[in-house]
Amino acid sequence: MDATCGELFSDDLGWGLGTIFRSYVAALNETFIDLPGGPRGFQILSAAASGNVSSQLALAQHLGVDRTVMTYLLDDMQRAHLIERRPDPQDRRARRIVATREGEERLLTLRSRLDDVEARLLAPLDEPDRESFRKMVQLLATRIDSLQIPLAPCGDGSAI
Amino acid sequence: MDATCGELFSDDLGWGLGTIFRSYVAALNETFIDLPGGPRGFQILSAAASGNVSSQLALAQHLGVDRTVMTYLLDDMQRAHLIERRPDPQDRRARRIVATREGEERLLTLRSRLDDVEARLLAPLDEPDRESFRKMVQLLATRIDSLQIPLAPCGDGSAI
DNA sequence: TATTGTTATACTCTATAACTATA
DNA sequence: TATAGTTATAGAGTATAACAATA
Repeated sequence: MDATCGELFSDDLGWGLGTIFRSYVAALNETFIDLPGGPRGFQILSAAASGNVSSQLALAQHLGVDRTVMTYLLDDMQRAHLIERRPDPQDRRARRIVATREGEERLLTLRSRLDDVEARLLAPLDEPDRESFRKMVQLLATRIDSLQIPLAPCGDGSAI
Repeated sequence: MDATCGELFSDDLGWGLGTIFRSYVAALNETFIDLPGGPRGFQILSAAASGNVSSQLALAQHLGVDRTVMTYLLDDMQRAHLIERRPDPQDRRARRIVATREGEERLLTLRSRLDDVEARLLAPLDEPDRESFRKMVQLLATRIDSLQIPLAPCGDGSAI
């Protein structure tokens, strides 16, 4: 007998987001299996290539990881000659993170692999909906990101 | 100096999904702080109350957790008198998971708290977009869930 | 005194393996 | 022989604390 769950709680936004996110991450783990740090390695490399990473801490917060974890991730990526740490002349405590030439070249093929994964993820939607979905995700994420404290009501200064 | 990241890679779907998901989970962890298992405890309770949980394994797969983890979660929820394990008469290896009376009552208040969190999450969208977003999330999650192997191309039988 | 980055340590979460009982 | 569930163990991932360098 097939022990299907039938209709359990598929109308739950949390279940939907969780299912999408888990599958997306699992697919990215396969796709970026040869990259130090996996999917997070890609995000780090992408950010480094943009030339806008003023410090490890800022990057860590943007990615939602601890600064100590960022140290380990950057160690691995530096060993793989994908990124470099450069002391910020304005603040010699901080390290600017930049992509090496090799890192930038690597990024090109990684991006095309990412495009494939995202195309498969969004395949059930028609083209206009795909664009709407991306727009909505960006809007929601940007608003949340700018709040720092996730989903906290205004005036609530408590940490997570 | 404010070490802002400016525009790093906010056009990345992965970053958007990750940011939304992390914030959503963090908010749910606060909201369900007093519930065994936190957000997953809620999902288990919600499924149990639906009366459609034919086995612990089916529930575990639906939630994307290992069956051993499900054992621990159910232990905690049973100790809190929220759910019961009932041997399935059709297959005495399996346990049907049902909510107790206390669990069903608890679920009512938990649902209203969840509604508050989701309302805050989706606040940046106008009402029609909120409904569209929910619909798209459900569609994508359902399609992925039915594939079992996340985002695998057709004909690829390899496990994750 | 506060902040960035590093390192060592401890903790949490999850998966693996072995087992019992059912099919 | 294969599957559902449990338990103990091991592993991966993460956070905590202490430190040096700089602001």
